[in-house]
Amino acid sequence: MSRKTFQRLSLDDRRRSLMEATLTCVARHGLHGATVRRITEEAGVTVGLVRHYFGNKDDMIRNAYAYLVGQLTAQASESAKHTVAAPETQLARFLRANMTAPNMSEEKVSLWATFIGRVRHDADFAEIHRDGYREFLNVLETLIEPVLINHQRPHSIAACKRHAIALNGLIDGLWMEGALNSGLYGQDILPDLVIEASERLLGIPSGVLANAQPSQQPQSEVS
Amino acid sequence: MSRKTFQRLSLDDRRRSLMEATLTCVARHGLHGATVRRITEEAGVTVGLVRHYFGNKDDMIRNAYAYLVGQLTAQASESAKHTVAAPETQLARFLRANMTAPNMSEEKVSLWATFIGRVRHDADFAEIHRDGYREFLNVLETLIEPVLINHQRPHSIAACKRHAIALNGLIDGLWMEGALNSGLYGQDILPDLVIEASERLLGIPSGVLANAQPSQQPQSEVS
DNA sequence: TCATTTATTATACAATCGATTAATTACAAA
DNA sequence: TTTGTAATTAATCGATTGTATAATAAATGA
Repeated sequence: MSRKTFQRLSLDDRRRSLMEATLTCVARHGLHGATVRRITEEAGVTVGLVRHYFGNKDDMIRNAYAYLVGQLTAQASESAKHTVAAPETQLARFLRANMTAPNMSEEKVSLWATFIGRVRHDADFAEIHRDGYREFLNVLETLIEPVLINHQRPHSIAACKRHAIALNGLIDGLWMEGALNSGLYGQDILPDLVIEASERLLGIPSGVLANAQPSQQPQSEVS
Repeated sequence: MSRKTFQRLSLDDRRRSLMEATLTCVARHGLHGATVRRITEEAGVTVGLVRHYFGNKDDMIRNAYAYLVGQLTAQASESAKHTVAAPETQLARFLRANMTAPNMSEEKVSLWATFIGRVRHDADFAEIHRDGYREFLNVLETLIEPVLINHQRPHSIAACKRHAIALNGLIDGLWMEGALNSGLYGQDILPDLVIEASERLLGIPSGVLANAQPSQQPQSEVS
């Protein structure tokens, strides 16, 4: 008899709510199980709003993917910028962050992988992926360069880029397999493992990253 | 008026035909676009055979995933075993194989990623993934150990396993990002890059893998 | 050559999909 | 309080989904 009571949200709030519901459903049921009805139910609204805010389902999913990549790269950038620690500490913190929660979560990896499958056939997905990848590489290069300089390693732009590509591959691969946690080893070994591996990849002395101060002082009194 | 003429295949042939058609459709249209009708049309049969050979669609997809992982690990194992080259050559060949076609293909990466998204919620998918991952790690450990021994590096079981995890992460990450080819760099730089990075990760002298003989003789007359 | 088996086709079915439209109602402005 | 706007609901549409069943024909052995 009575209609559902509802609240009128601002355009940004409602769109974000729908995108987050979309990600939740994709993570929970996969792309083929993320139906308009399930997504809108998750968001607490009715199906008509999809058309109203995104035109159609595909566009809503595209926007949700961009939203996800934005989150992933944002937390990557954030942990890199506007910190005043030593370069070694910054890089070490960045590496550890990618090997621990909340960055390394089964849900995020599942989402990321699920969407990757569409990059081939959808130009919008490809662009979103490329932008996120570029951003991640840039952050890595920025973090790597001063560390290389500090330890008298070659640090040309080309060298930094090459190191960033390798390091990104290492992080991506471990991030994925680690989050899926096949049970072949404990996830807790990954932070130290990626730190040690990065030291070797960059050719800097062992312990430079592992012993970097996790707190704020830029390596005072290292007797 | 007339029915479609058909050929009766053996159980294995028909099942394989349907699994390959499934992979083709998933790669081409994604999981949600790989419908029973499209798959069976791709295989040149009618929809009824899905029930006859797999019971239902989900079981057919599960089998197709296992078939894919089997292919991926088989070509990895194959390039490692029953070769008589030097350990350095074997490892280098394995690394290069994973950074070049046909192993590194956009289609395989897309398929792999698409299915990864289901590992979380489907125990069968999780098991298939875990088995493939374990096999890949085993192959890597087998390849790494003699190389470490040859160059007087620590080569305990634990050390080999640790190296295998790191190397596998590096390979996985570069395999994925490389195959997707975002255009930020050429795919052709990856074979040399992964070789060089692996030398550093293993702590063996530069050039040991890069200059390993790609042909069959096990390093005769080295200067 | 004929009978038997079963792989395969053809068709139908209920359920669910995304999209669309018109009727409501929450909210801000007047 | 009243009015106007548009965000939201509710209901419906045709298309497509996966599954089930019966009819058919290809292969096999006697």
